Amino acid sequence: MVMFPHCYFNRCIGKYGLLALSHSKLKTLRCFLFAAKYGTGLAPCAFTESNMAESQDWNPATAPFTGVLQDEDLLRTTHISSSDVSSSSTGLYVLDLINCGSLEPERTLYSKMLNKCTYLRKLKQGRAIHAHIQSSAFENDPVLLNFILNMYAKCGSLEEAQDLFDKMPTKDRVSWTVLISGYSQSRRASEALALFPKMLHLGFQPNEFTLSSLLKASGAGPSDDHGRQLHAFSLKYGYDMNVHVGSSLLDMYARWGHMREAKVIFKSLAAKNVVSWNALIAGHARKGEGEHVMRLFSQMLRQGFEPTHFTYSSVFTACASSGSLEQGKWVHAHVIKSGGQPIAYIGNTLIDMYAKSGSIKDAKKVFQRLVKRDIVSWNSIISGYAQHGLGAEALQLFEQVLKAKVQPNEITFLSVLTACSHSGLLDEGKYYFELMKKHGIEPQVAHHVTVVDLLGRAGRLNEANKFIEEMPMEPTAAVWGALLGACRMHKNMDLGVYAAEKIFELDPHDSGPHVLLSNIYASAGRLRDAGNVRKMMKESGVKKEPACSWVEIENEVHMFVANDDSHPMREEIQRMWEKISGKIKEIGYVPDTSHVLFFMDQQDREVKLQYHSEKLALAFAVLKTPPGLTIRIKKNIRICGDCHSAFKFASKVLGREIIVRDTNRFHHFLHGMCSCRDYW
DNA sequence: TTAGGGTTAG
Repeated sequence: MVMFPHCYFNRCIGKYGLLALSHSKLKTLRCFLFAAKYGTGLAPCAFTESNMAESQDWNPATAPFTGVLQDEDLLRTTHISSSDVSSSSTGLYVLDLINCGSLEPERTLYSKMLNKCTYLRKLKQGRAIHAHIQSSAFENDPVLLNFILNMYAKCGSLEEAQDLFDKMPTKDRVSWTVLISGYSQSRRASEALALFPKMLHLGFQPNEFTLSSLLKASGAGPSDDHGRQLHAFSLKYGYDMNVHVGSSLLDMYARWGHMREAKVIFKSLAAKNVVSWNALIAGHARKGEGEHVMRLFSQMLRQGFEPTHFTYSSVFTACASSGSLEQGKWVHAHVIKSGGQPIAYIGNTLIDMYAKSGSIKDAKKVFQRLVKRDIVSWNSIISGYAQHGLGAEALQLFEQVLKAKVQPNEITFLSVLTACSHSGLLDEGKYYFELMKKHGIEPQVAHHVTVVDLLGRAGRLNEANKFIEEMPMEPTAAVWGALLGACRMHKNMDLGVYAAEKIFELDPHDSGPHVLLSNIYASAGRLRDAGNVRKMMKESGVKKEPACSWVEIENEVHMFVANDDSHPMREEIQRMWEKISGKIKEIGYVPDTSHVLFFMDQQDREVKLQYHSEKLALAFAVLKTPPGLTIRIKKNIRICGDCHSAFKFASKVLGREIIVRDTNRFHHFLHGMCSCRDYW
């Protein structure tokens, strides 16, 4: 019933502009769309009648249509409403042609339209095409049914997909695979995995497509036998050498945190591609293994693989986690030089990388230049400001979120509350805690932790305790930990002991609260109780995490451990610290030994203090960098009170900015002051 | 016809 002439001709037809028809069905479809485009007043096409004539030898790869017709154009064919459709036979959209009965679509046309809907996630139009097919000769066509199934599954309507699947008169391996991948991609892993034994039972063998989807689902959960069975299955049938299955396998192990196995699979892959690299790099990035990530990134470049935005995201995440500003900048420059990657895809990770590496200025710059901001962009920059103690700026940005009519989420509010907490904005914190409920977001445990922290720091210890008692959920160790920290700060022994006991019940193996409690006792002069806590730690095998600091010099990260004698430059480092120490004592620094184990004598305590890892890192950085340069140090626990005081004086004596990132926040030391205003 | 990789908090 095709009414198109099977010949070539190009014409100008009234308001529809240039119209070309040809014998190729696909081409005909495109030509009609081209006409439709003119008819609806969309941007005119950028070619003329003359180059249209040249297109008689039309090649899809070089056709002048390329770049003119967008996916959206093809989708227009799926609008069934007649309101914007001319009755002129030349101007009808393809689907209207179908509607009029003047065009009997072939299977290919239906499948192409379904695929477009799938690609563009246009569920409504997909349903319309489904309805068409139901009243056509292809109602029970198994291949078309798979296309429809795929459309529902990828558009996220798993209920419609499952319903169609259940009713399909004939299912094949592709039908099973499509449904499995639908569940897997919608993060409904258990439903995806549950289909596997069923399909096997009915005699359908999975192929490489099925296995990739199943492995993805498996990687979403905890390490288990099902995933290993899938691995065995892939090996048995030789699918492990397929690059998709292989990459999914290594990704599964990487998500489980089993990097050794992931690496073995990666190495065994004969045909690696960029996805294989990305999966491995992402695995190391998730574990915070920055050095591994940088090494792999360089390797992939050397081997001629072009990084994608997935790669860059992982690399920036790794730089953020290790706080490697120089490396992060180097990779950023690489992105710009390579020119291929739109910054929009990696902008959020860039903001986070700069904020976490201590350069909030660069984070702000990237944020301001983002063409498209989503809630993750806002959260990243707000959280950045919060961590740097720039509470007022963070709150200003949050107001902009509301003004821009972007819907804040639970992370936005957590960042806002953290900003209040780190800047001592008590009333504002209370206000935003209530506001989040008005936005329909129920505060989770983490939000409660932040409020306890906020109240506790402000010295409102009883109020904080009451707040915990009234929590709608069971308080976790973190909630009591926030109270305990505040008790240490405000020297409230009774409440501190109470909070510590709660923590020991919930999380007996964490060393942090033990140390805090022991220090609370010690500062109250109750040395025997303090000793008992230490004894308890020893007996129950609770170990204090060794304190480490890192400093990045010329693209290389150097690690320092307290009282470490093994460093090749230890003597120079120690001499340098003694020099700094002497100078800062001259302008008022007094070592505060209350931060060192109480059972040492005063002199020992002072010696111990001198070799705290952050002091060693600072001395090393002073030795290795030119005067005036900002020094950035990262620490794995919170900076101690004595180092905090010493660094304030040191920033004055050295005439440099010193930025310390501890587990809680950033401290910018400059001209003898710290950005946290001693409030941390 | 069907498949695999990234980002914000604590």
